[in-house]
Amino acid sequence: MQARAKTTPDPIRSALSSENGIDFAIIELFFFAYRDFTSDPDQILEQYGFGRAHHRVVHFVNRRPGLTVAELLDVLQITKQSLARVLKQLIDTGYIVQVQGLKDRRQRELYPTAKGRELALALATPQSRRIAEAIRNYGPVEREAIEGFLRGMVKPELRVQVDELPGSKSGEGMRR
Amino acid sequence: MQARAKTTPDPIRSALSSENGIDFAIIELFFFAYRDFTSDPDQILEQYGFGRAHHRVVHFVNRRPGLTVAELLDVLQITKQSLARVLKQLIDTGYIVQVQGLKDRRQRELYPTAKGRELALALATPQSRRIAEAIRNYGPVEREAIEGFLRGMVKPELRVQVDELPGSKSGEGMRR
DNA sequence: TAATTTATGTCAACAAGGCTGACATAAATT
DNA sequence: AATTTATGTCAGCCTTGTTGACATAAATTA
Repeated sequence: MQARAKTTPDPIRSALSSENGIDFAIIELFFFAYRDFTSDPDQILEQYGFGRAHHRVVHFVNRRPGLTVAELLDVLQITKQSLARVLKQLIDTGYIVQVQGLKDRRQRELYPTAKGRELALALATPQSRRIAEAIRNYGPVEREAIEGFLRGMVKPELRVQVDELPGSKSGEGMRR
Repeated sequence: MQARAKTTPDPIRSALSSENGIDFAIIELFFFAYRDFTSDPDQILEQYGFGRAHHRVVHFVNRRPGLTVAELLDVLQITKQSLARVLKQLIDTGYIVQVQGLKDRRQRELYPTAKGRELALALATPQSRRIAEAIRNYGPVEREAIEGFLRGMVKPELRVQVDELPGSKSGEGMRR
């Protein structure tokens, strides 16, 4: 048997399977699902010359008008430099406005404009449509399970972020 | 009433809600869930000096050993230039090997090495753990609904990609 | 009241990873 | 033999995220 050059390691020909107790089914479904979930708004964003970072900002500012820069940073878990670039573009182009805080004049409360609201809806519509289609054959019990699963996927210490959004079940997040 | 300078549009102070028929509950849960789902492997990847793109490549090469470059491009829906950079790193560092195709000598079949397999498992383990925790209180019926939902989120024309993976229900994807 | 802390903003540089276009070689197909 | 295909390479650009540093105004604390 010919000795193999040691610089080229052996190929493994067997497929990695769930035998190791890994839930590849859901891992992969989740990956593909999210990929396609984001592809809908991506195409719309492109028309505006924006990207996902813009979408996230527009989304959360619409869902929580008046949230401060710091709050947005916390929700998005990004740095202020990252945010600043995108936020500036959205402000300069009229999708978001900043209002100095009344209680704390250092703060900048962020609000959507009418066109900002329009954009948020335009981006959310195909997403919602895809979801509706995906749960079309399920009832309230299954819906509950799906939401519970997704909620369970969120780090416990960050679940408050979900609760702080309006209409959320666990917080009725009107904490402003 | 004081006329407002036209250069600053009006802030909308009301929160965007589900009244427009948009399913913000699942939209947001999905965003946060995926964010945290990827954060586990991200930390491991960092130790290897790799990123998400590497993870995806290692993952699918392990799940479908022998898949060609073109097949991987199709699964990942990225350009060959994008893939080339990451693939080269994984090959150069010994996680993946290329084998010239027997039937078509132009092709390059991609296989994991032992360390490539190890890496794939290391990355999938915390993901699987998070999933297990999120579905802990659910039974087979709910699990079915969750998988069905995720599957339904995938573009119909791309669902074959899920089916082509080993252990998948709808395809028993051993099509190599 | 002064010192310290905090909210926001800016500058700068770098990284990861995705894209487009162009070109090349070897192998397969027509 | 001509054409097409699989892969690979070069190059440049873009988006979005990071780090570090510094600044100003406002709030809080000593």
